[in-house]
Amino acid sequence: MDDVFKALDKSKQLRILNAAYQEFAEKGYKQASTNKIAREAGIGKGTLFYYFTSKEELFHDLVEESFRIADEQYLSKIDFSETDFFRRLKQTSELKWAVYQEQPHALRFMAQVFIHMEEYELPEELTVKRQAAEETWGKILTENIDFSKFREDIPQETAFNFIRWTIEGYRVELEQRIKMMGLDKLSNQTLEPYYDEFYGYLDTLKKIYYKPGLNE
Amino acid sequence: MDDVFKALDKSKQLRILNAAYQEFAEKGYKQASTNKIAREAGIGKGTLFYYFTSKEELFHDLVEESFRIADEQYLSKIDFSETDFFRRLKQTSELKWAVYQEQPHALRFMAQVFIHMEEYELPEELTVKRQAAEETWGKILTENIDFSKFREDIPQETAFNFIRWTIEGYRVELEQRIKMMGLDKLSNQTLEPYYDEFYGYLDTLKKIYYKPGLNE
DNA sequence: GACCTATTGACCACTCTGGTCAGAAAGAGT
DNA sequence: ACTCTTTCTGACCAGAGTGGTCAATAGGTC
Repeated sequence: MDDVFKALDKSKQLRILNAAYQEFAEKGYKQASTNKIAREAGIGKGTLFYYFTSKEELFHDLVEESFRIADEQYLSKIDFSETDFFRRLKQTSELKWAVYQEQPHALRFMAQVFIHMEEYELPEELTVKRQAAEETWGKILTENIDFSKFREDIPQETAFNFIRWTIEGYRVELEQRIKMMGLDKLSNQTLEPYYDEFYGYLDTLKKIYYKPGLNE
Repeated sequence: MDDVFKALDKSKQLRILNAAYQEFAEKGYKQASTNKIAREAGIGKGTLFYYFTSKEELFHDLVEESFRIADEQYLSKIDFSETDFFRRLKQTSELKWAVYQEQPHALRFMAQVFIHMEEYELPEELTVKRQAAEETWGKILTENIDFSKFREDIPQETAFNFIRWTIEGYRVELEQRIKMMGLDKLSNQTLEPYYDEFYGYLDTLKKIYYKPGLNE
């Protein structure tokens, strides 16, 4: 990432980064088109290569940047002293949402890199960072959680997976619904009803998977 | 679809169809490459265009064929007199699996067509078939199901969605795990443990979402 | 041999790719 | 007004890949 690029308006930087995140997340490294990234970002093709010397460099910068964002805006803000599973889940969802509002495709890009890591032959430095990140991500919903609140007639791991899958399924469906609405800009205003829906689902999950009598 | 093609060895037909299903399902119509389909199917490029006159005709034939398969091998075999939700789920999963073993990518292709239908401008005849199919697919897990078995302190629709999402999450994870193993051929033999795991999960879901005392 | 069908890959015109570069545009300093 | 520097651009390049064609084969049957 050029110093030139870092000296730009923050908003222009974000526009370019997001265009790139989206294209790479959607198509993968090889299929992604620098032409489309430039067009989507609203800059000339030459300008893109003025900021980033090559497609590969752009990609590596995105990897690094997305790791940094995940770290600074998400992982480091998680309150690991919260031992209640569902409050942890709520908290991390809110943090993720905050990231999403600024950089809608950064975390999706990162996930894509995680999954297809082996194809990319990243420089060693990034591979190291990635392994550290992978370890941390596994702990987000387990570290210091009081699992004794879970009902005992269902294996803990099964309950954990079921909750994960349910939330993920809801997330996918929500994404679909929102895409259908075709909004340009997602304000907190328009999404308020979805917060309620989501929190309602969390309560239901708690009722299902916690021991009876723990519903404060 | 040419008569020439239909006269081929069944196994050769399947090889070509599956290669095409996979490519289209993965990349969508425009991004799919006829070159890759031919190479993957192990036939010359000229041969592919000898069987199918154009990329578009190939695609339309696949749509038609996948609808036919879904109908004959799946939808029409569902026993709608089964009113128990979980037995219905088990039965339909087994049917889907049977289809998957012959045509691994046919149903995935069909799902892709469903989602991106509007971009494709299919001939009217296929649009009609598609609407009928969409209606039927919505009924698979609801038609003639005895929902009174579900516990009453959770909204029926919520319970239904949670189960759907859990199953779907498991399916995705299973797919991931199997891809990691990198098997060429999935025999019933190697997958036996997964049946048990799946049926175990179904029992757990029943315990969760049915009224207490209904676990025969 | 002749005849027919099945199969092929070199080839075509065309689009798109990542990347370059001469020069336009915009400031800044005088 | 003039110059110097930095920012920005799209026409342009060679190369790869596209859907589709077709003369040339190979193989079987009479």
